[in-house]
Amino acid sequence: MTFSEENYLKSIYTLQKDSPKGVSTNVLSQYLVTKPASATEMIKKLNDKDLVVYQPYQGVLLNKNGEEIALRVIRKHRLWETFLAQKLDFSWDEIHDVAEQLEHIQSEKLIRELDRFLGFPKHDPHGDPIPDADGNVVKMEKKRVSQLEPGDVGTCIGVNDTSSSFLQFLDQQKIKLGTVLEILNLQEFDKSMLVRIDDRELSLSQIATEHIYVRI
Amino acid sequence: MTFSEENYLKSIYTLQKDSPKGVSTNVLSQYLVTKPASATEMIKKLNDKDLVVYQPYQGVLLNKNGEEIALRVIRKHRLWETFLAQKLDFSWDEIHDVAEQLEHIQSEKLIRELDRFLGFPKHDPHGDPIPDADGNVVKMEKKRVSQLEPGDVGTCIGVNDTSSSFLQFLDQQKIKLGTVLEILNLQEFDKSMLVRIDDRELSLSQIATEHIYVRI
DNA sequence: AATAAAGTTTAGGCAAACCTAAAAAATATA
DNA sequence: TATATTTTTTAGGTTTGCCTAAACTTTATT
Repeated sequence: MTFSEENYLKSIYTLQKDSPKGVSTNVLSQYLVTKPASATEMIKKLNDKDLVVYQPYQGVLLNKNGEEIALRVIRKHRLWETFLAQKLDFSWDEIHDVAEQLEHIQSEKLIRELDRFLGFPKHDPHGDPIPDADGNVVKMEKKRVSQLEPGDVGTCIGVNDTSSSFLQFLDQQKIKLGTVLEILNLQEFDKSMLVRIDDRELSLSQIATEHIYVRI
Repeated sequence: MTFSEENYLKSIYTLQKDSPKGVSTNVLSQYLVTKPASATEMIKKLNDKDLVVYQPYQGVLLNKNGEEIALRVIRKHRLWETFLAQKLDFSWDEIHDVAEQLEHIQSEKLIRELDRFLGFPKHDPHGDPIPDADGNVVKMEKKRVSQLEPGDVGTCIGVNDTSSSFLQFLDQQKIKLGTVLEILNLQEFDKSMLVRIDDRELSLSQIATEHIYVRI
């Protein structure tokens, strides 16, 4: 299993949630910042290795084998993210790129011990569930704030945008992991929302509400 | 700087201590488990990048630039080894292969924070000094037991052979990091040594004395 | 349904890092 | 010193993963 094959499998895993009929070559290559021709090539290789289901022109999906590998990579990625945030004081926006490299280190023992060292965490710093050693993933009730309705209450478990301007905004508004939000109302004309956090009320734009994830 | 280039620079750094006039293509390729032709190719590439001093047929040495990079890689390698041993309970023989992978992760911040997290260690679990962020290495009075003379006393700081049979032998003899050895005598005919450890005396074969490092 | 547009695949290349086999240089031996 | 041996380099090939451009499918539009 090469570095690149792992990246493709992981990407397909992520993308197939939004395209259950098949991840298109175009979408996949954009996601990985390569060209469609490169994606086709790799898809064919993964197909030959019996890791994906692929019909030319019809997109690609992981099969059982491919999903197993993808989940192992994702497990490593999320454990490393947790390590970086928890032990090395990395902030949300610095975590991803480094975990992207660390996830490819090959060592069963390393990941087992890292898991133990971190206290068998269930979620990474973005709130995403960490698959266990057997590839079981806890499904999470994860929603965007924009999907909530007035009266709903959610706990912030992650974000979708890691631009530093957005992270700075969150900092200013004192929104972090674990922050509890109550939806007070929705403005129809611009889809902005009035929310209560602790004892203050503030208005979040549609863009903001789409980038914040909560557990309800 | 590719993965492979880093490995060559690191290897040259290590080997040039024993071949100060130039590391031969043969030695280098053996050390890296490749073929001489591959080594020549890479040496030429490193030469073009102004990282080594190279005259065809005369071996290769690092120049200032090459040494700087080699030391950065070695710093990472040794910090990761320390992490694995100290935090994840890896044993001596399990450390190397994983650190060999981890040393290539690119992130200034990662290595700075890891250093801090580990408490700015000066030596790795094998007793080798960890270069600081500026590439300064503390020279160590590191000797093989075989280089000592009767009457000398040394503290075990590492080993040279990571085969599990050797590590098991050390375990049985209760020799570990920090163990104090006093040389009682040297048998001329087979170069074995009688040493005192705490209150017991034991005989170490030449092979054993060449594989144990001490600080005197 | 015919055509235009968009998406996908194929064909042919390129760079990195490895390889084998042959040629060339350096070193050792007779 | 001449020859044999060893070491090193060169030449040409392979694999992986990427690329562009052209050909081919599928989907959308008229």
